[in-house]
Amino acid sequence: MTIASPHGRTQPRLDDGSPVRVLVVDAESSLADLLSLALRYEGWEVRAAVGGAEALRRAREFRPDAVVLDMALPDMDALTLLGLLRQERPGVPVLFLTGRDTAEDRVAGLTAGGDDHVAKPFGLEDAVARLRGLLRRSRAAAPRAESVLTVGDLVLDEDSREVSRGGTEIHLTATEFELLRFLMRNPRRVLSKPQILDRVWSYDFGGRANVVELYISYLRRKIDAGRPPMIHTRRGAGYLIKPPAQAV
Amino acid sequence: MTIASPHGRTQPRLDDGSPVRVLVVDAESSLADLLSLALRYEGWEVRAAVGGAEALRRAREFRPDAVVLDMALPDMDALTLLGLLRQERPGVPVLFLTGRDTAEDRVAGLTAGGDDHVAKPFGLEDAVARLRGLLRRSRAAAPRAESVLTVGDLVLDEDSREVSRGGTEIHLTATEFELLRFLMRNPRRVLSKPQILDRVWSYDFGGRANVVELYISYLRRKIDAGRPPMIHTRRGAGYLIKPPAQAV
DNA sequence: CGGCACTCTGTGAATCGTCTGAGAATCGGA
DNA sequence: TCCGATTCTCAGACGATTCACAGAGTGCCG
Repeated sequence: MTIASPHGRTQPRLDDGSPVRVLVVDAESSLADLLSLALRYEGWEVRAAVGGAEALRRAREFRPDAVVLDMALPDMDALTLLGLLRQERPGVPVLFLTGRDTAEDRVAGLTAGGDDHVAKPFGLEDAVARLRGLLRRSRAAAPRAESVLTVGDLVLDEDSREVSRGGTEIHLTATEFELLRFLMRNPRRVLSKPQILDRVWSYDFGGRANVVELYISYLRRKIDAGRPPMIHTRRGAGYLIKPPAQAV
Repeated sequence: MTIASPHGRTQPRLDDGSPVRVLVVDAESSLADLLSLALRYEGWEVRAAVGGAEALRRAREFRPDAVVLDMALPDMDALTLLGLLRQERPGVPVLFLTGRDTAEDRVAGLTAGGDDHVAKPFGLEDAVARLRGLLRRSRAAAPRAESVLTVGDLVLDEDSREVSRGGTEIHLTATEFELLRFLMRNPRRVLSKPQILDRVWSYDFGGRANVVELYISYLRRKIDAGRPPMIHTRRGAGYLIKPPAQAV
């Protein structure tokens, strides 16, 4: 089951109606805070823990439905912690954060089918989407949760990463995809450039806000080309996506 | 009978509709946990036991439909335990886990009766598939259970390990087969390289994600060669398999 | 109607991700 | 033990993607 949250998104719920609980375990508290904030905004209940010892303590009392776990913890081997967490909460899906230099690929370990990985530095939209995907597939979450976003005749499938408008396939690059997903998850709502930058680009992106304009331009070429436009500029405010004209 | 599970896979069920129960008996709890998790993700009900004494206790109260049994237990000879388990639950299929040094002939006798075994270190995809196979063949499970995966005109038989496209037989190596099976069990879903590594390669594989690219390349040569491609790259995200174009 | 701020988009360079050939190491069967 | 099959590493090539920069375009305000 999913219900509408105050701000018009859909809020994740368990079968029994309680909100989904997520435990964020990180090495740096700044990253944990950043993620926690984003997840809380999604309507999830969040606890953050810095280091393994605190994580275990929190897991016991908080009983999370999912865990975000940094592979590089200060006080404990992440895989050890994973084992202990799994003992505490068997079956919880885990989203692993892997450092850029930390043997990027050497992720294989005691992780099983249901888990996922995100490499640092990541974009919040990407990380949050992956966590949504994890919960969607785990039986703890709503069984009928959809992986398809639709606005007008524009369709985006998060699982296959395919986008089409009016039945025509559209190829998008990774960044274009994330941007469009963010827009489509917030239809008819103006999103400011800083907001978009924070959400779609990695937290350590140092570039100018002009990239957003650039990528909006790319998207328009691919999505609106010769059709009633769905991506609109609100001068001085930001961008929004909505179905064209009559189709309300 | 198999019914659709939340995430679009098929979930194993007994004739009476109750989920399949599996008892995992291992020497190390970390391995037991890993396997349990993977099996739970497949939709099975799982209990883990470390050592023979605990295994017997659990078997009595849990009444498993299948058992995963490590040959090297700390407190009891595995064969003794096997006898006791069989007394408790006659006819229950058993998947043996054997260490790399276990004598080949010792296993041969055991698996004669319809049981199976995997050698450590194993890939999860392989181990889980073997357990599925055992249950499929045991009378406890549904008689009509299918062992054939189909995507478009591509057909993979899990029992005979035969693969064909458009009726033409295709020879695959063991690793190629596991990779293709994983893709075909998740059609139209993008699978990331770390996800594939976790699932297809052994848990102690220390290599780089480049092997995935390599084996995708092998598979394409054998499966897509000169035909409408079914294996697709999602740059920066992963790979997915789907039927070509119109054939939905 | 002028001017300013904001937005759009072409160009091009640097970087990144993926593919693939070559060959070493290992496995397994005769 | 030998030989072919298989697995895996390494490195080069190539195309795709990302992004900065700059000039053109556009709307808004006085």
